[in-house]
Formats: sequence, structure tokens, C-alpha cells
Amino acid sequence: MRINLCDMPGGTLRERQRAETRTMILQAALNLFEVAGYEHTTVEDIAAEVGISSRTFFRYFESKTELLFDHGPAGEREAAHLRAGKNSELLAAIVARPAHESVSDALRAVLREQLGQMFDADGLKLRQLQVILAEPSLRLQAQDSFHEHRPDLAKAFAARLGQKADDLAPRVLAAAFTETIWIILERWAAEGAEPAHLPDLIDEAFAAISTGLG
Amino acid sequence: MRINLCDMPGGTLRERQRAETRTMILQAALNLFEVAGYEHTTVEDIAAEVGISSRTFFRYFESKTELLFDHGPAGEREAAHLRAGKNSELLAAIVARPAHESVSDALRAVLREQLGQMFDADGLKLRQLQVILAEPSLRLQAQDSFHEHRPDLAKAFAARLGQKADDLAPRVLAAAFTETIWIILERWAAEGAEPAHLPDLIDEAFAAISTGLG
DNA sequence: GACTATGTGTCATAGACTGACAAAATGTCA
DNA sequence: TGACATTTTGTCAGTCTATGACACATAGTC
Repeated sequence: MRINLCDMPGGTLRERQRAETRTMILQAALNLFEVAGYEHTTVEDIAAEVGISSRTFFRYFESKTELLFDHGPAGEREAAHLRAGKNSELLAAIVARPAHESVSDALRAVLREQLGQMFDADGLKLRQLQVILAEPSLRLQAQDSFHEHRPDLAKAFAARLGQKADDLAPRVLAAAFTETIWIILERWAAEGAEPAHLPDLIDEAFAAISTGLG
Repeated sequence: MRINLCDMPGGTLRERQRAETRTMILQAALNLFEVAGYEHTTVEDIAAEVGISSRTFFRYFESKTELLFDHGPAGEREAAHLRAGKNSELLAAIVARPAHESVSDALRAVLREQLGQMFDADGLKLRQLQVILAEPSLRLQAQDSFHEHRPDLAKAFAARLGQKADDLAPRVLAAAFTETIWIILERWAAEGAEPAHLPDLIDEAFAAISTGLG
């Protein structure tokens, strides 16, 4: 007996159930993280909260950290495909920017569009962010991955610079800008995570870079 | 009773034994890593190779990864102090550079001096590097820490830029340059890790940055 | 209703760690 | 040298993340 809550696209019953279970796990986990902290919350705690076995938990999330660094709410066995899809989105957005824009301007524009949107959709992303920022080890882990977007960033930058993706400049730029994104998010969360402030912070940060380094 | 085997500074017998044991563990671990890989080598394997219990292993290394990201061969309970000392060394070297030098030039000079030296001292650092580069997850982990030097890099850059350490520009620079260092090391290792090539690679990389981004 | 694919729980296990305790080695002092 | 304190070590038990194997239940299909 299923209640047809969300009208998500092309869902067989199983797929919708699976997505729903995944969301329930994620929400339960975030609840517990916010109360007891990430480290002090065990996978078994989370599973018990949802009413599943911890073995089942690992059928929905490959690891405990994936609760914070996941790739979209529908991540299934095809996590790799979805990740590619996600990345392509960012990549495509950067590539789609006018050719005369600098790497910095192109990225800034894309971030203004997508970053706010990312945290708007549901509250989950914001809660994940706050858990990550609260735990230094997670913050460190997040710093250089930003949901694994970095390789694609490098690719997009390489294209704009007319260089190869594994050349030096694109990779350095990718590292610098992912760090920038985290600094922005850190400040934003510290200031109360007001959605309206995000674009301003982005502009401010990119301005600071160009004056500081240019 | 003092058996003065090695003439290391201020060593009680116990301290020297402890340092020696630590080195033995590290060497045994690297031997195993090079044969079977990091993931397929268990702590128990390492302990057995040295002839100690795995419990004792964890009294010398806080974790398995510390075998690759350790802070000097003498790291004892005072690991934090030693780490601070290490960092101060790098920090001091950058601060000591002429004030007219740019952040980039100051760092390049310091790296030319210290990076080669670091891998010259004993072969251990190089072997650690190669294990790290062989395992993607370790490479990722190394990328944004570079032995935890990054906060100090930011501090040194902040001083040179006349900004605060948690301002945006110093942290972005620190991220960019740690990434640069890893790219350099990656290429250097790929080319056979010839000590003589390192300074050239450093210059080449920094030149690529300034032409690519300047 | 039978058949198949998939999801789930249970059990067992590996591997990285940690705390507690007793035994052994080491350092100190009389 | 012998008595005593400190440090090191091994053993044992236990936690937590993660995975494989198996049996059972459920959903989708004919």
C-alpha cells in the first residue's frame, strides 16, 4: 500500500520507495548529527531511528560520510552516472558562459545561479553543510572535493584557457576556487545562512580575490 | 647505564629506542606498502613484520595514515609541539624572504631550498610520496593538507599581503600553492624523482602559473 | 497464481582503533 | 647491588565502519 506523495518522474513503485527510504535515512541521520554530533552518532543509531537494519543502511549509502557528500537525493546503484550528470551540469553551465568572460567571471556567474539554488531546493543541503562545518575533519575532507566537482572544474577551466585538463593552471585554479567556495559557505553559514546574502558574498569574495591577487 | 650508539641530541636510552622502533615500523610498513599496496596491508601485517603487537603499533602511530603523513621521525607524545616546530620552520623561511618579493617568488625560493632537502635527508619521504601517489584516496587526502602546512602557509601569506590570516586572499593562495606543490611532486615522481630536476620543475610550474593567470 | 527480480534481515567476518589490566623492561636512588 | 617508580608492552575485550553469504519476503510480470 503506497501513498503517492511525490509525483517524481518515471517512478516505478520500487524506485520511488527507494528514493523515499533514502531521504528518510538522510533526515534521520541529520537529526541525530545535529543533536549528538557526527562522530558520536553511529550507523546503528541511524538505522534504528529509521527502523531498518544497519546492513540495509549500507545498501543505501556506501559509507557514513556519503550522508554528507552525496550526489543528489536519487543516488542509487548508478551513483557514478548521476555524479557524472551532476558534474556535467556545472561543467555545461561554465562552458555555456560567453567566451569573452574570464574564468573567474564565468565561475562567479554560475555560482550565483546554482549555489543559492542548491541550498534552496530542500533544507537538506544546508543541514549537511552545517554538520560538515561543525566537524573539523569533515571540513578538511570537504575542502578539496566539494562533492567531487573539482576535476570537472579543472576541465571547464582548461577549455576556457585553451589548455589541457591536466595542465597546471586549470588545476591550480580549480583548487583555488573550490577553497573560495568553502570560505564563502563558511561565512554564509556563520552569518545565519540567509539565502539573499549568498550572491553578495560571492561577489565580495571574487572581488577580494581579484584585488588581492590581480 | 648509557649506551651511546647514535649521537642524536639529548637522548635518554628510552627516547632513542622509541625513535628507533618508530623508524623500524615505518620502514617495515613502506616495504609492505610497496609490495602489496596500502589498502591491502593491514596494521597487523605491519606489526607482525616488526615483531610487535598491533596494539603497540598504535602507541607509535595514531593511525595507519600517519605512516604517510607523519611529522618528522621523532614524533612522540609531543607530536603537536613538533608539528608546530616544523611549521614554524616553513613559516619562518617565508617570512625571512625579502619584503619586496611577491608571495609567489617567496614561496618558490623557499620550496627550492626545502623541498629537495626534505626528500634528500632519507629515502623515507620519497617512499611515502610514492605510496601516496599510487593510491587515489591518499592523493586526495594529501592534496589539501600537505602535512598540515596549509594554515601556516596562509599565515605567512597574510603577513606578506598585509592581511589577516583568515582573510580570503591568503587562504585562496594557500590552497592554490599546496595544489601546485602536489602537481610538481606528481610530475617529479613520474619522471623518476631525480633530485636535480626538482628545482627546474618548481621554476617551470611557477612560471606556468604567472603566465597562465597573470 | 506461478516466476522472477529486487529488497531486507540475520549472521559472520574483516579491519581500524581504544580502554583496562597485568607483566616485563627500564631508570633512579639508597 | 637491591628496592622502588616509571615506562613499555602484550593480551583481552570491545566499538565502529564496512562487506559477503544466505534465507526470506515483497513487488512487478506473465
